[in-house]
Amino acid sequence: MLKKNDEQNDSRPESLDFIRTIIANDVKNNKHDSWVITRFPPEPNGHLHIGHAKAICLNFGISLENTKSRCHLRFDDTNPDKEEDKYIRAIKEDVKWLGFDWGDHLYYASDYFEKMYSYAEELIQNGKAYVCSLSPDEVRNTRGTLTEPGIASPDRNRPPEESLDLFRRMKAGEFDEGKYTLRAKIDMASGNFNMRDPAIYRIKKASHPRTGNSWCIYPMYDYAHCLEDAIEEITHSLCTLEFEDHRPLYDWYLDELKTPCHPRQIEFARLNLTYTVMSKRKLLELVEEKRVDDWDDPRMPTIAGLRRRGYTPSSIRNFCDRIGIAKRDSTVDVALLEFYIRDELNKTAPRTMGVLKPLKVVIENYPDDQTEELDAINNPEDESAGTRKLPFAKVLYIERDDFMEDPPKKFFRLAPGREVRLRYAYFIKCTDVVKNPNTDEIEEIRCTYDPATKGGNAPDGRKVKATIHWVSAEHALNATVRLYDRLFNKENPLDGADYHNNLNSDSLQIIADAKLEPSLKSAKAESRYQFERLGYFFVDPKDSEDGKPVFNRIVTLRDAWQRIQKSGK
RNA sequence: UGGGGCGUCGACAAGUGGUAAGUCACCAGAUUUUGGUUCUGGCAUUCGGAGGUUCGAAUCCUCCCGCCCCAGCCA
Repeated sequence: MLKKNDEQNDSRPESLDFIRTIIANDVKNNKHDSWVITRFPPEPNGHLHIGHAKAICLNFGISLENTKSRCHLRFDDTNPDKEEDKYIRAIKEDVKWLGFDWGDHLYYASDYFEKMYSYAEELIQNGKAYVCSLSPDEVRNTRGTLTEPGIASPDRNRPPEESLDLFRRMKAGEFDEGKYTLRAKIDMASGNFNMRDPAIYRIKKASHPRTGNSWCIYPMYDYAHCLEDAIEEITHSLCTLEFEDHRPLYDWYLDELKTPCHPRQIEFARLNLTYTVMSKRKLLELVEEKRVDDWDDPRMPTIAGLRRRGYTPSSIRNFCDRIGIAKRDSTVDVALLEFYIRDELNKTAPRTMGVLKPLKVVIENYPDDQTEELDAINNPEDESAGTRKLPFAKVLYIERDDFMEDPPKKFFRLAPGREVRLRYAYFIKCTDVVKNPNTDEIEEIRCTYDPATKGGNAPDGRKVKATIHWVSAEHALNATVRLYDRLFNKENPLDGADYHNNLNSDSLQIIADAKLEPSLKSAKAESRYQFERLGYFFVDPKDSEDGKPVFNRIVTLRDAWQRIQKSGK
């Protein structure tokens, strides 16, 4: 859990973003007695994603950076049609996993229903709200257009006593859904639609996850949210850009109701990521249409998905710090997220060897029954990680991509007649290629080794252009490795008629029989390893069993060879 | 054709009248028992465009252009 004054912000730029600048000024000027109280207010109707992580890091981050401060976790549960308890549990888990702590400040909008109700009566009594009998269709038809003002509801001038009576009967459950609404009396001619007598309460005969059946009227977002903020004495209410033109209404309610506290709403741009969709609706579709396994599928941009992919909380926090906070619509390159997980895992992940696409190698001049234990470094970036033993024998597996029968100019790896180093082992030279006579497919290659190069150095000083990874065939651990790639193959998946057309059909490749070094047999769930030269892998917590780890590829290593190939050799 | 925002390198993003930070990506080179890491160098004479003010403008003014959001009894 992150604490105040933790040095967690090494990734944050020196200069303050515009929101932190406003807050710093407020603190300096003693506004709110120099308190800074923020909140993260999710609606429990879906899972959190990386975009929410940006908001979480902002709100909780600001709280951590200030002295008289706190950040609330508040569930904005004002629409029982869509909300479920399972989402509440998942959201709490995700926020906690990201490293943030709301302490005692866990709240629910539904806890304020009673207060909100009395505030509504106050509005009616002051002639600022009325019960309207228009149907949803009629409301839509009288709202006006971009250029024309709306038409006043016939009930707009209903006397307060009458509205009050109707409102109480709405609450008592006397009317069907849709029969009446409570509306604010503001300005049907406003250029801002939010001010054209917006609904405050609607009748909804739904059971609420927390209040059960005690209410059959529920407050609308604009009315509820500003009151939630005010009741909790939030000082800075941070939200995304699309709420910018709701701000006048936010302020209107708080002004009319003379609440003890009037938080300042500040809007910032939401996060978009390349090769990713972020809307709750589309994410839900991917799950329901079985395009992915579930909300926590490692290809999903959900917090649960990233967690299961193997991303660390700190890598996500560093990413969120780095992308900044501004008002410009933007799409961040997913490569930046990948950079932060590589950056962290390079320093912390133990190195191992594993062969994903095995090619059998027989060392012809190596004794048939001999096995050796060779020393390997666990992490060249961290000496304290120590070393381990690797079994070596006559028959090995190497990566198919590390051998070419007829290599192009810049291919440095194994080829007929060529010598390479087997990492931490010996120099080997390819002497022969054995092919399947029917398919012409390479079945195995034959090599000789130089016993004098044990450990990987030639006493005569001769050099080799490549070092490749390998696993002893008889000692290898057979394991399932899942290779995850971007879910979409288009930078903007929404480009085109249907985003489904942009789904990457190769976003998951399951390798059922990868050959891994034997030490990996005891890999613990949720641990992370580098498979040298291939990438970083995470031991899946759901599908792994004792002695049978299942690995998820978090991200590949940067690959210069691939770049050479792509650039056309 | 109303209202609210936003336009600085391929992507983020500083900069708030004194002569374009940083990060990712990319390119080149060095080091390297991971074509990884690390290191070095390169990468906006220019800030959506055009005028204007000024000794001086990304920053101020004017006009224009482009993009995003809003007509749920969703949040």
